[in-house]
Amino acid sequence: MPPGPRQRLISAAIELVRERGVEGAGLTDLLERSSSARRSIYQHFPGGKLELIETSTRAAGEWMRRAIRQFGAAMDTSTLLAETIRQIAASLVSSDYRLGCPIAAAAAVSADAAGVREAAAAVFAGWVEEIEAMLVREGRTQDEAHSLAGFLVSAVEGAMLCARATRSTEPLDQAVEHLTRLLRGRSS
Amino acid sequence: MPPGPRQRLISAAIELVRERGVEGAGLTDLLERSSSARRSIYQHFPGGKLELIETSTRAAGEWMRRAIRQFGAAMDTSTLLAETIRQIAASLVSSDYRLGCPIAAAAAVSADAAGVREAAAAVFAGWVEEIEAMLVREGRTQDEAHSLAGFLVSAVEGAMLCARATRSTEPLDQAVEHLTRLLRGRSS
DNA sequence: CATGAAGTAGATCGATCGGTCTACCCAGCG
DNA sequence: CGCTGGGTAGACCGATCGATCTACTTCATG
Repeated sequence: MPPGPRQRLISAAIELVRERGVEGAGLTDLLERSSSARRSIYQHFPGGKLELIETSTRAAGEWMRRAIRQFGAAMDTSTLLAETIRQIAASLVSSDYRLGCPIAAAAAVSADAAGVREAAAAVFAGWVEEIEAMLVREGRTQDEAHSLAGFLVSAVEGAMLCARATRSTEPLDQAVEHLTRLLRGRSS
Repeated sequence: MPPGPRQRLISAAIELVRERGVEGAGLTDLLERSSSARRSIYQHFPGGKLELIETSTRAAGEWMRRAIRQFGAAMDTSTLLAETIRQIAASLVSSDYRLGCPIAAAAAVSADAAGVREAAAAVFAGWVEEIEAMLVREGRTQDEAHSLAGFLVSAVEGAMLCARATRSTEPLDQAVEHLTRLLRGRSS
């Protein structure tokens, strides 16, 4: 059974925000891409565009968190990191560097869209939680794991940003190189 | 002598882009903040808003590059890094997390504003060049220095992004912690 | 069949967008 | 003096923004 308008709107919103950011994502394009009626937005998201984007941000974040958990059960953190970055690089290249991270775009929103920014913050916190648990399972202390997990998330986000700007996977390659070294060298 | 309209426009554009991103920076606010006439934009930047923002991006990047060079002459890379992040944290806190990195905002622009994205890419490349030279001066090989410098830039950008999203300096603190460790441990 | 909720299609709203235009002020200079 | 060009002030343009509204269709349920 095909996805209803609500799901189509969320998917289109994620893609559009990845391409053009929150402010740049217009309703007209959104409706065209999702093949939805204008009214469907306000039927499912009474708060309008910002509520849709907030929901989309949390949905995209939750999807990623599940992926971290799923693959994290089958490999160690440094392998998961390398694999994740490899996927990111592939998606950047295959989209000709048009698609960035939807959470990063939501995080960069202006102050008057507090809900969207808070959604991004919650997603980041969830990712950190997930990776932190992996690191603890691998024998690290709670504090060590928390700090390292937070750094991994922000470093990967930064590498994505720079990769998109320079239209090159080099920042991502550098990130996997140095973060792997950081993960392997258990000095602390 | 007071700065002319051109300089006022550039300063206001940098600030506005830091707050609301490229798409979110409206000309009306820009003119009000810079106390300029609407016509002055097109007098100095015939290409309009995007040319102004492109110029502003390069100006902000050049200012930062000069700061890196200047302070880089007086301290080693890890000290410069810690000092830079400390400044970033201070500016985030003092602006109540409203002001992000203008280059990051320019980097996140949609594909049809290629000039702005290219300006951001050029700025990043300039920063990497500067830090790379520092690292070479400290005895690292060219390849090592290049990769490490690129990673430093993207990691700091990512930490800024996450710090702004979570309204906390924690990501910045984590970045200085782990990047310092990476810089001090000369294993390679 | 009747009812009502969900979805579609599209006109329309006021506000704002970036951009263009005219008119005026004023300092520098012949 | 008059001329010129940067600067200012503000009206104005078409286009687009997010949002609201009506009218029609679809369809499951009573």
